[in-house]
Amino acid sequence: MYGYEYPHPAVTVDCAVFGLDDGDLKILLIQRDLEPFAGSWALPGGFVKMDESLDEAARRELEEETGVKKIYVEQFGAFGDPGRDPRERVVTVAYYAIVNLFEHEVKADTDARNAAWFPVDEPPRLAFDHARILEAALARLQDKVRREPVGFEFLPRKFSLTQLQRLYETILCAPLDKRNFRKKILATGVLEETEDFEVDVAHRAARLYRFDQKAYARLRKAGFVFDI
Amino acid sequence: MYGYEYPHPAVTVDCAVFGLDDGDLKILLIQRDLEPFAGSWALPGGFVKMDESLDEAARRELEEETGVKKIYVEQFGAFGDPGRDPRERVVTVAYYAIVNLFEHEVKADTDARNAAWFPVDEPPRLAFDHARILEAALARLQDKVRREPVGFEFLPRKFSLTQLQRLYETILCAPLDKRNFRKKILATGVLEETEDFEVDVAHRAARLYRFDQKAYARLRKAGFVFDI
DNA sequence: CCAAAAGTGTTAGAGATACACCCATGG
DNA sequence: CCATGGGTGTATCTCTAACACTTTTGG
Repeated sequence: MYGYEYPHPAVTVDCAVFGLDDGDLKILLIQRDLEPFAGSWALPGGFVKMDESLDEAARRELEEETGVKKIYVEQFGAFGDPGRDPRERVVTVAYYAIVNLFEHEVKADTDARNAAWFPVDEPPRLAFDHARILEAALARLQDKVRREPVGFEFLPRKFSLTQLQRLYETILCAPLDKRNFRKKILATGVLEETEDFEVDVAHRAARLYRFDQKAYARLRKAGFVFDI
Repeated sequence: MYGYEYPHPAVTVDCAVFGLDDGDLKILLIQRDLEPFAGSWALPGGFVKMDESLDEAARRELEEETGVKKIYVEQFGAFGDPGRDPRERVVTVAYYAIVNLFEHEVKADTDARNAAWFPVDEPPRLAFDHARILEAALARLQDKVRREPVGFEFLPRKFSLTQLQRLYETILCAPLDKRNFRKKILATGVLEETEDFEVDVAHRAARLYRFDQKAYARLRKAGFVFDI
């Protein structure tokens, strides 16, 4: 069944890196300097090495191309239509990642390549089938954010409830009721109140909260399902 | 960035084929006749050809190895740890499939290979990392079945509400209340009552229903989300 | 004192859950 | 007439949704 006589496509990973910038959901793109699609924007990614896992490849490429480490990364599928790369058969394994723009700085330029953040809802024309991959990544993110507490990955370790609400509203493209949101999110028990408050704001400072991983792990074991 | 100098692993598809057999959720496995893992059971699958998409490869392999066509198939991820195949680097794209055992006959033997159905909760020892893939497939199926009307794929075109309830109970490993289940599933509006009844049963014959695809498509457009 | 956002409770309605008996059919 | 599963309704409770004003702070 298996053997060296079988076809061997190239295998890449591509990452849809999301970040939240002042109430806008952004996607990180790099501008290609080589053909095909030279000059076009594309999702960061690259070839999987023979001795690394797919997850490792995704993290490595992300770090090489954007300088971010230790961020949330999750695989969401493989794309491999023949012809998606005009040169040869390339199967790509797609990941989405969440970057906290408050604490990580993302390199704007790497390897003589231009990198930039674009609003997810109006990205430039993308190379290969990356538009389709981005669409799938966004759908997956929206699904995930409602069913698991990954939204916190976008925010600084301490954040206000309003920041959190804005985040959900932005990602889900839907307004949420302030009182209901606060009740519901606090009722989950995964937020820990801190003694800190916003600083440098021209109005009453909001209390800051922190995601309580231990509490969440405990609740999960007890069958709790996060759901916003 | 891309080029022929880059590594080219082998790429396969593997399918976790689920079927419902008299209240038991079963998984279709084939017994390998070649090394490595000769004699072990494995998920059906094989190499992706250079000119076919991943989905096409999955359907082709499924048909070649089990004789089933036109069944529900969905990709759920890629597995590519180095060493998962002892001979060379092989990245596999994993699919799960749902087979209706009432209307499809599944070949028990193909290509001199033995095929058989096993209960998902006590499969034999599997080749490669297929145990892990099966686990992921099952988790995905359980998720899917609750949020989209794919359960019907397991059943004949016309089925009783009790059959449907058993299906959910089996897949979700949880008992459901009969009256509440019937209320809820009928309230979705995706079931169409037929004029037919069960036959050859030693008790009152149950009315048969059919999944109404058109109604579901209409409801979906209107924002309805299936949820059991 | 003004602007801006923080913070806070209640009510009505919808949906979920829990629960038990009679009916139809075939053997 | 018995065994088997089919079919049905109601009461309670929980969760969701809708909704507006007062407080705090900085400028």
